[in-house]
Amino acid sequence: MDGKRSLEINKNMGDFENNVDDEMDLRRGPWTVEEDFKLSNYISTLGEGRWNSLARCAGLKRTGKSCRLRWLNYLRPDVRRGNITLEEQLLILELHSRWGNRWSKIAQYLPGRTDNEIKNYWRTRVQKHAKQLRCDVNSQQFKDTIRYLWMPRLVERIQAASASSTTGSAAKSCVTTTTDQFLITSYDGGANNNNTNIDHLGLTSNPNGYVTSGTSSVTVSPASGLTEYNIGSEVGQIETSFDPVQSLVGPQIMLPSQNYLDDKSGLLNGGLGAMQEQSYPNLFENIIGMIPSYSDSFWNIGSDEDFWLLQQQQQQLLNNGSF
DNA sequence: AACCACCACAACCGCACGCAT
DNA sequence: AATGCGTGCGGTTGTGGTGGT
Repeated sequence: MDGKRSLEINKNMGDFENNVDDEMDLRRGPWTVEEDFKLSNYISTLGEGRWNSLARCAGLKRTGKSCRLRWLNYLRPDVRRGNITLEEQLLILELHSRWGNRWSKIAQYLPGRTDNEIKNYWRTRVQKHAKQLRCDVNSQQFKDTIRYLWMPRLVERIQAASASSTTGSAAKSCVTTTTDQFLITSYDGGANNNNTNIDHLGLTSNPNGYVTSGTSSVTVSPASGLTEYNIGSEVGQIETSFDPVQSLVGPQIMLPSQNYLDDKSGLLNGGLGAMQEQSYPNLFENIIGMIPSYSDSFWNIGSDEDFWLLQQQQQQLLNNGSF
């Protein structure tokens, strides 16, 4: 029987206890406590692998694939649960900019996180922001927004949290860099909920396509009417693609970490390019070092007057068609 | 209280690949 | 070389929870 049809029938029956495939006698849908116990118990004594036979031997009326997924994404003892931390968000953004939707590869650098979890994070959080900005999530302008706004803002917040934790106030986040493990301890993921102006990525946005972050602002051109410059979606063409930041502020302003942009892959030698050989602390610090700092003058566009100027500049550019 | 929309996450699916036969 | 099986990956869907009206 077709899987989807089977699921639909079972859904209509409204009874998960009877949620089995008629022909194969296989269960679908949410796992019960008893099933979890059976699977965990079996694996703890006999190990993983050969999932189809494992499912049969463990007395589970599930496919091998289903057992494998349940184990890897949920039951495995080293699975980290809870909110994605700031540090993890930063890593996800950076690694995704390099590898795209290679979720399992990205997950390798976030211990305890599964590819499924990262994928869900990307789809529910990051893509939501792209939608709010009316950007295509794969467009260069959205990638630039991530690189020039979100990531610096995340760094700022990580550093702020780290500083506050060392001054004796309630610890929000702490990256331990003295071991080979990338450890994140005692982060209260909900702490920022009190600040209604900053979302989980530290950004606010409005329907006009303006993104603000921290004390600085920059205009991100809305997708409408500007999609024609959306070129070079693949890594390595960044210097030939539209750069909303440079376009707005003009050539007189040097980006603080120009080399970060000069590398064709968007990465520096010895940075993520050599990531395979790096331990997590080094990887994380390299990412931090490559991101333009919010304390740099480039980002100090704090006053309303400056922001108004930026808007005017963008409008001029739009009118002149100089994109 | 009831309804609806949205969100986060768990689970499923199809496909591709590697390996054994 | 062809086939079947197991596994892993990325995309998609279903479900429960939550907040707004």
